[in-house]
Parts: sequence; C-alpha cells; structure tokens
Amino acid sequence: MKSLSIKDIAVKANVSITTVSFIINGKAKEKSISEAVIEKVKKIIEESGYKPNQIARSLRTGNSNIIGLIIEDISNSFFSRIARLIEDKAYKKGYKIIYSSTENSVEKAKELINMFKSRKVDAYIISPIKGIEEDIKMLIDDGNPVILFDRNLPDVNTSYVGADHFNASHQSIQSFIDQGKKNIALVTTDINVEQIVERYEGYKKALEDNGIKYDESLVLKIHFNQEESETIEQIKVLLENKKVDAVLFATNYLAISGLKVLKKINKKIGDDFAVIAYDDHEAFELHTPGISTVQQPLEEIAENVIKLILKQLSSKTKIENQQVIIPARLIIRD
Amino acid sequence: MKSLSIKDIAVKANVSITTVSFIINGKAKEKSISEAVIEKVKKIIEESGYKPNQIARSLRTGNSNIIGLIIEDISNSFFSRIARLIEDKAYKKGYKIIYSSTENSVEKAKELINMFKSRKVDAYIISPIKGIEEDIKMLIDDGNPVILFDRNLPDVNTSYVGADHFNASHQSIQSFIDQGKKNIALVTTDINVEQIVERYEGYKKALEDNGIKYDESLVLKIHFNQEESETIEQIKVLLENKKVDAVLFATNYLAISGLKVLKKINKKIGDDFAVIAYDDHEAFELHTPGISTVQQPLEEIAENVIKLILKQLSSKTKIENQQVIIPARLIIRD
DNA sequence: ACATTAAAGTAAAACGTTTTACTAATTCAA
DNA sequence: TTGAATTAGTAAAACGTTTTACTTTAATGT
Repeated sequence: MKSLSIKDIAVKANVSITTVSFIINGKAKEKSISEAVIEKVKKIIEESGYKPNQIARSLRTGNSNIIGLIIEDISNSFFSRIARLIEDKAYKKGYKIIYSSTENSVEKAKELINMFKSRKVDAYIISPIKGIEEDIKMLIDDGNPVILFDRNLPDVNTSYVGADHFNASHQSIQSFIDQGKKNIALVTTDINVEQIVERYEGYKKALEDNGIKYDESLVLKIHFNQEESETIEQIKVLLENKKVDAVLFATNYLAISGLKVLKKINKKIGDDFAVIAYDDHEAFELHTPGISTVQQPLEEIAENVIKLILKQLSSKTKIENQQVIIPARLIIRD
Repeated sequence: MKSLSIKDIAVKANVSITTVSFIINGKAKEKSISEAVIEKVKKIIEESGYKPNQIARSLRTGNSNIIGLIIEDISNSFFSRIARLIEDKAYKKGYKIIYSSTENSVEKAKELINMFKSRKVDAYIISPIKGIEEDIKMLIDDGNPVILFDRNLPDVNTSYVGADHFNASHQSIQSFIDQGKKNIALVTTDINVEQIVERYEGYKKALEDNGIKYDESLVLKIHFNQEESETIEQIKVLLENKKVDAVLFATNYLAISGLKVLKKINKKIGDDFAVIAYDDHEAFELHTPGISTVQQPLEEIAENVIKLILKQLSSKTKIENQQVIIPARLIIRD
C-alpha cells in the first residue's frame, strides 16, 4: 500500500499543496490561511493518519533532525548508558540519534563519518580515536556542529566534554599510597587516546609526587582487540610474578578481567592488596568486598554534550568552543 | 561549504548526470559506457571526495538502507549486547541501524514506529510491548519487513526470534527442587509481555509437576518503572518475612537489586539458600559465590534476526513467517 | 470612486538522485 | 548499399517536500 503524500491530502481537501504544507508547518496564520481551511485540512490529516515523508523534507530543507553518535562500543556499559541519556535528551528536542560503534578501528571510524555525512546528519557527537583528526576537521570546516566527548583530540579545534582523567587517576594512586601501598601496578590499554594517556600520566605523577620510583614492569598495556582469555593470562602473570600490593585498572572491562584473575588464583582483596577500577560497573558494587571505583559523571557528561550541541544547532553562527572538564569521583568501597 | 553533487561531477567530467549515475551504481557496463569515460569519471569522483547524497537517493528509490531497532532500553546489557551484534551484522550487508528505547511506554513505542515510518526505514526489528499490536499490524500490512524478538505478540502474524523462556524457567525451578528446596520465590515484573509471562508459567508448572503447592505470597511482581530503592525495599520485605530457600529472578536487573538486598541484610547464598538469575551479567560470574543464571543465546538470537530480515529484504514476495525458539542455557555456578 | 493595502491562496522551482525512453553515430549482415 | 542492430550516451520525469513569488478578490482610506 502506497503511503499518503501531501498531494493526496491537498486533493481531498480541495486546496493546494502549498496550503497543506503551510498548515503542517504551523505557518498557516502567518500566511493568512483561513481558520475554516485550517480546520478542514487538519481534520483530514488526522483521519487519514498522514505523516510527512521526512526524507523528502530533509532533501528540501537540508537538515535531517538526526544526530550522529560515534562511540567505541555500544555494548560497553559506559557508552550504552551515555547513549541512553543522550538519546533521551535529544528525543525531547525532536532529534533522533543514529549511533555506531567504531570498535577502535580507524577504518571503520572514517567510514562511519562518511556514512553520516552522506546521510546529512545535523550534528556529530564523537568519542574519537587517533587517526581521524583530518576527517573531523573537514566536518568542522564544512560547518557541521561537532562535539567530542570522553576523549579529546588536542589538535582538533572544537568543543569537548569529558571527565578529569588526570586528577582522577592521580587521586586514586594517592589513596593507595595513603593506605601505605608501595608496589602499585597499572593495567591499561595500548590504544593511544588522550583519556587513557592522562590516566597513565596521573599514575606516574602521583608516584613521583610521593617519591616512589616508577617501575615500568608494573605497567601492563593490554592490546585492545585481543581475546579476553589472553588478557586474563597477562594479568595473571603480572599478579603472580611481581609483588604488587595495589592495582589501578584503567577501564571497567579490564577491571572485570582482573577480578576474574583474582578469583581464579584465589587472591583476596583486603588490607594487603587493594584495587581501584576506572568507570563504575554494577559488578563492582556487588562484589565482596566492594570494589572502589572512579565514577564518571555520566549524567553530567550527557547533559553538557547535548546542551552544547543544541546550542550550536540553534545558533546561526559558530559558537565559541568550550572545553568542559568534569571532575570524576573516587568511590571508596568497603 | 556546499557539498558536491552529482551535477558538479558531471560538469567536471563533461558528461551527463545520467552517465555519472550509471557509473556510481555499477551499471556502466550494462548501459554501454566506454571504459575511458568510466575511468575519467571515477578518477574525478575519487579526487573530489564526492559522496552521493543518501537522502536524495532514498527519496528516489524509496529505500533508506536503514533498519529500525526498537528495544526497551539500550542501557540494559542484554539489549546493548544484542544491539551491538545486530549492528555488526547489518553493517556488513550495507545496512545501518537506528535504535530507540521505548522504556516500556506504549506511547513512546507508537511514536517511535511513526518516526521510523516517516523516515522510511527498510525494515523493523522490534522487541515489542503489549498495546502496539495494531501499529505493528499496519506496518506488516503496508508490506514492511517486521521481525519481533525477545518478546512475542501472539496475535501479530510475523516472524519471531527468542529464547525458550518457559522451559528455561521450568528447568531452573526443577534444579532448585532437585537440590531439595521447598519454598521457592519468584521475583518478576508486572509488565505484561509474553516472555515474562512464560517465565512465570514455567515457574508454576515446575512446582505443580513436583507436587509443590503454589503460594502466591512467594511471587513478587515489581512495578516496572519504579525507583530501584523501592524495589530493594520490596525484595527485602519478601526475604525477611517469608521463609524462602530459593529465588528465581526473572530479569538481570531484578537479580542485581536482589543481590544488593542480600549484601545489605547479610544473607549468604549457600546450601540453605539458592539464587538463579535470568539473563547473564558480568556481575554474576564475579560474585562470590558465582550466581547461577539462565543464559540467553545472544549471538544466535542476533544471527537469526538478521538472517530473517535480510532474507525478507532481498525477496520480492513476502516470505513465510518463522518462529525461531532457541533453547536457553542454565549455567550453574559454584 | 479610485488607488492602496490586506486577505486568502496558489503555481512552480528547487533539493539531488535514479531511471525510462530516447537520439545519433557506427557497425554489421545480406 | 541499405536497413537493422549495436554502441555510447543524454534529456527529462519522478520521488515528496518547502518556499518564493505571484494572483485574485475584498476591504479600506481619502
């Protein structure tokens, strides 16, 4: 069954297409369409269940009311929660979200940007990876609203919203040291993104500030795309062979792998062994004992992202870039 | 900066728009365009970075290469994992996904369907709720490929993919009984969807099969949209006031709330108190002791969904409906 | 009574593609 | 050598909107 077009409505109402269009878009008054005609047309639209074809509308107006969201992986709870919040807030303003996961592949990220571009999304929200700076710059140069979150790209000149990773990490390590820990390990990933680097820098700086020598063998950089079993093996080696009394995991999925190792080798968290995970996860609260975590302020991040995007969308001129850095909270459990 | 159109390419190459279009769509040979022209045009396209405007393309061809995915909540790990798998597989076939969460609101679900309709998505993948049967039927009548998953709507006549909730639930209760449990509680939700009802039926049937009397006061139906704190309170009341020696939680988030209660009232899982959660979650594996769960075969569900959708998309005629029921696995931990 | 202005509405172009039906030039068969 | 078939390509319509510039009629001011 072919769906109705504005023409069908016009014919039924015995008015022109233009008139119907004006009514649909609330310009009837301003374009001096009589109350009687407005009523008649509205009634017909109502009864027939006509919905304007957004594709045609987009083609004509040049905007799609769609915001593209590019993230690393929607199945990661950090991103799925952010996505949900962003979707929610965008929805209320009449925008839809198309999301896609890059899986940390530069290739896929570029493809996604192209895809969004050819779909004429109105704005881009991107948790970027190194290697797509040029593509993002092109978007910006073409006048598209672009906002980065979670990870920044220092040489891309646009707004950014994210947590204060350096301080969160520094604080975490400081709390270990305050507990008297000396051999503090860091389990992180090898992807070269700012937020991960900052966590690493925070770790180093905190050691330095406390006069503890940095020991490279206590830093484990896990390859991003590898199987979890391999990750578990590597963490196991670290914990068994080094005398480590505290570990900071730089992402929640690494912490989960780490906890699996602890369970396996039956190493208990307690007075002589402490753990902090970056990014909260339900598993951490339930764990016995509770796992301390660095909580990113999801709600605030989402809010700022959407606020900035909407602001840019409703402004004719390019608004000034903003860097919103939100403190993360260290939650000490048990 | 205006983006390039096919016309710009045509002008640059000094050929007609038609020719460029044929080349872009791989119909050059068939339409007898010379090798030389093909090369020239391809080169120009390459150099200029031209990408066809998908909106215009969609308007003309009537399809968008977008599949709409309607789920309950993207931040629930069951859905976010399924979404990721579906996205992945769809992407490989050149389809994009637009998802949106209904939050179990009939209103929002209807709105989403309308939105997708006006966006002319090529197909619908829906984890439905009661109350939108008519809307879905209309989609089907209009010739749209529609596939339901996770939850079925008995009186909607279309394909469905989901786990065998009745048997999974039955099996779980049977395993409690085999362990000698007598006072088995069920914590479930009050949303009236088939998959939840089936879990309830499986519970009842298993009790009956074993000659255990059904006790309504052991079934706790949690209101869907309430605050977690209230849920926790209700579960707490159940566990403290009834002598219960086993609990089946009908969803993973209920189980998580339940575990929080256990931690709070310091009730241990062990020989005299057992728990099974429906839908796995990382927290369950890590929990001490491990929480037994009913694992839904995510990969298989996603695979079947996408297979059916693609089959329907590539077929001119309506293919026969299929009901794919996949067994769930009961994972006994510790 | 006449020119202006306002009211009520419409025709047609434009957005960027795809596709159908066509043309012109060349090759081929008999 | 002529008509048919092939090769190489193009003009223009169509998809369903929005929007600009226009027309026609009625009301108003002087």
